[in-house]
Amino acid sequence: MELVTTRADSLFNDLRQRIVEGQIPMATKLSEPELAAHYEVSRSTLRDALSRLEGIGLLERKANVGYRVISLSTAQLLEIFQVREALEGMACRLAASNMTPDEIQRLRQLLQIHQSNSLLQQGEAYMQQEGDLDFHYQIVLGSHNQQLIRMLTEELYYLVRMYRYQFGMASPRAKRAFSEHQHIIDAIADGDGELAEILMRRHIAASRKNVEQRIAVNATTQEQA
Amino acid sequence: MELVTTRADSLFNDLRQRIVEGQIPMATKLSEPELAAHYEVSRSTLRDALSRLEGIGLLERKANVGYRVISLSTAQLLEIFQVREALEGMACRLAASNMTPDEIQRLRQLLQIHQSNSLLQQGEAYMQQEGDLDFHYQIVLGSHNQQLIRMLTEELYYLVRMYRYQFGMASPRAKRAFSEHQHIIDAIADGDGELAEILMRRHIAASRKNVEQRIAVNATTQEQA
DNA sequence: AGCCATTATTTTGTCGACAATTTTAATATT
DNA sequence: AATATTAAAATTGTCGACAAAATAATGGCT
Repeated sequence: MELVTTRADSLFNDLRQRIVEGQIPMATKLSEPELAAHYEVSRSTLRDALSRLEGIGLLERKANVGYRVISLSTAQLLEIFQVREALEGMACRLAASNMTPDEIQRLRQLLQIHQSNSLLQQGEAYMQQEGDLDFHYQIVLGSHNQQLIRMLTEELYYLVRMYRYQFGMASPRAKRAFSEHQHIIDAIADGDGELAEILMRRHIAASRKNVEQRIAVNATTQEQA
Repeated sequence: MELVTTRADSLFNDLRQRIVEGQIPMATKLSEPELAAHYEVSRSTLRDALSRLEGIGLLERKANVGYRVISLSTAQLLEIFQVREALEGMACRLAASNMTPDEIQRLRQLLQIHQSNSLLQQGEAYMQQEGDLDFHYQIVLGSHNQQLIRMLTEELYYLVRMYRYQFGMASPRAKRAFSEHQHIIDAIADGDGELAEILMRRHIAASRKNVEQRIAVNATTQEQA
């Protein structure tokens, strides 16, 4: 993607990964002197990286207090699903108009790979999750809408991955998801943007409801404990 | 909104306004030494502000080269309309479920003020434009979805305002827009999220088509010149 | 003259230090 | 013992300076 050149760049990438993967837990207050010492860079360089992490929504900043890793509640996870439903629905509609035959071809291949992979390594829910995001990623790119692409791939998807890593919501809907993906591709290939959007919105809404249910169950069992 | 405290904060706010209003033209390369001297701050403070401006999408940065004001083409303006259609459509749907009676009341008052204002100062297209954005702004807040609110009010709306200032696309649809706004409020008040979303999407799509047409006309007249 | 290589100059990236603010600790008071 | 006040420590905000990189200028060559 973007070539890493400066110290701040690689720091940005490294911290981003550590935050997404939860090695730096949510809501952690970041100490600039401590982090700078750990990475053996000056505070200027560190702060450059930190402000960029704030820009993509992974950090919050309070004047005269400092940076803190965001802390996502389950309520906010559901909010993210609603945003995704809107944005990816539109992306799908646009993809039906704008994807090249070549892009559609590659999308089909991607789905086949995921399918065969999931048959082999059943239970590897993690792989399925990343694959799922790949699929969505390709459609978003296929929208050819730079604003849309930026919002999703450079901001929202980091939050999504952060959730998946830290809450480990492995979907039990894998099989159904594949079938839904298939139908979405077909609609895109037909150039039927309206249908493609509807199918994508349903697909994401179904995931949201699934998570919603799981949260409700969790809350219940925790009450009993 | 957020209280200004640090030098970098006020710099951020001032530069943001100057960029949005076009006092610093699109695509301008920013010289850090020059800007720092002009504002009488150190480069550290300036860079803090600049990186935040990058975060909200008003500046672009290239490693070892520096910051540059973004440059929006008319094609990208249309892209923004598509994103708004998706996001504000969803915001409207959510607003129908989540707005309090108080918020709906204030929204109605807002529309009345705009209507009487526009009757008095006809031709003041600029006022209408800002009023229009206010209306949309209130609905977005009414969604009570923090992610959605952030994306629109802290990022996309700056681009929208930047366009309006610099391209001065005064809408000739003012009268129709008022009527559309009225219907949207009614749907929200009825708690009919599905209808509210459809109406908002049509409303924004109509604006987009309007701009699209104008661009086509402009292109034609320029060919003739 | 036009183009390429080399040198100067400017600009960005990075560093360490001090000032202003916040947070923590200690002390006094009820 | 708990709270309020004050003092100490640590943290963030800001500054100026140097190093590395990119841009501009100079000079040599065909």
